[in-house]
Amino acid sequence: MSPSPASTAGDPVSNDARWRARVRKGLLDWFAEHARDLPWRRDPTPYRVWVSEIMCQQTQVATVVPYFLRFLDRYPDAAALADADESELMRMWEGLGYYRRARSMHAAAKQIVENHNGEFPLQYRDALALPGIGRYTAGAILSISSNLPLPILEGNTIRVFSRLIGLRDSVDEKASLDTLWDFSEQLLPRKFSPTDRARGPASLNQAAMELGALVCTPRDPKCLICPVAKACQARAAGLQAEIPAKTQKMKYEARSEYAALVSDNQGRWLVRQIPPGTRFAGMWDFPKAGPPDANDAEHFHQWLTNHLGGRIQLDEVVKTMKHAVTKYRITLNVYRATRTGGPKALAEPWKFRTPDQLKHLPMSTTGRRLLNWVEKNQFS
DNA sequence: AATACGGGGCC
DNA sequence: GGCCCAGTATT
Repeated sequence: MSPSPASTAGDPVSNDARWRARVRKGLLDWFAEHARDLPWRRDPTPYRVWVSEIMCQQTQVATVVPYFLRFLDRYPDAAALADADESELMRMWEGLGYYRRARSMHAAAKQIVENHNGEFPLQYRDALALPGIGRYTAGAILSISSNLPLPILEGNTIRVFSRLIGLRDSVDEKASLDTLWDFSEQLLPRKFSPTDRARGPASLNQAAMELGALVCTPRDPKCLICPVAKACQARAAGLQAEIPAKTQKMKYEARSEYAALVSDNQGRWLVRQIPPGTRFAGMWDFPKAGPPDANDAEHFHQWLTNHLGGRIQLDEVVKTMKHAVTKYRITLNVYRATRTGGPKALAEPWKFRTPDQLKHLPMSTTGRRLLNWVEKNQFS
């Protein structure tokens, strides 16, 4: 059930339909004029839109563009992605974060080759069944690439739609999201030619998101240039700054972590490939630990000794790095360290690698930043 | 229903 | 430092 706009009178159902038609037209006309020139819009095949949608999850469009171009160049279709070397794939994804997205895409590409003849499936249920594809992403890929009438709901449209319908309830509540999904569905074009992308779901869904990104922004929404301001219920009530309402606040957590720089006598650094099944699996990093493995420097020293064997000495702190990610506010304390005893051979999975070798291997962002700092300072 | 995911831009 | 970003999977 969609809320009835407060300003309409008479039969609420037909007025709702008329109101939605005005909103729909406003969005489509505006999008035809103001759509950004994004690479996946030039040739919106299902595969290309799939890649763009996965990369855009929890990531701003501007950040995605260079990753998208490199990715499509290296993996032009599902078959190429299915055959991708895992380490190279993670290197391509390095810096985007949420690395499970890349692993899920890899697995999904193999399923597409195996079960769908190498073509991204155009049935909603089939798309939804692929790893890493949920309700939003399935609807987005199929509507944008193939103009299928499927609703979407994500960060932008939660905000745009809740303002349009004047939703006062918190968008943290399931009932609110159900209302917004309903509205998203009702806003889709009712009659359109399957080949008419400009007036169909392909444009409507992108228009709503684009409006959220460029006009109906979280702070300081630009109502004066908004193509649907006259239909907007939040605007009519002067509540555009209060909607969408939230009840839960993010709880940030300060955290200290520790890393060690250990070199051999050939300009190589002690690193390891993170074992499977853990965070950063498959990526390379310096010896690094945080709570609960390393709660302080002494604890970290113990962790190092347990992992490396032999005798390790933590020397001075040579660098501290701040790193903000998800809910954590991390201070990484980087120690110079020396390996003073124990067997000559390193225990698995520890290796010595040169900066040149590490250039081609996937690393966490902090690992890469640390390596760049080490190189710049001619550390050895 | 709540939480993990481990990057980055913007104010 | 807080908030948000073309969310999904897991518990």
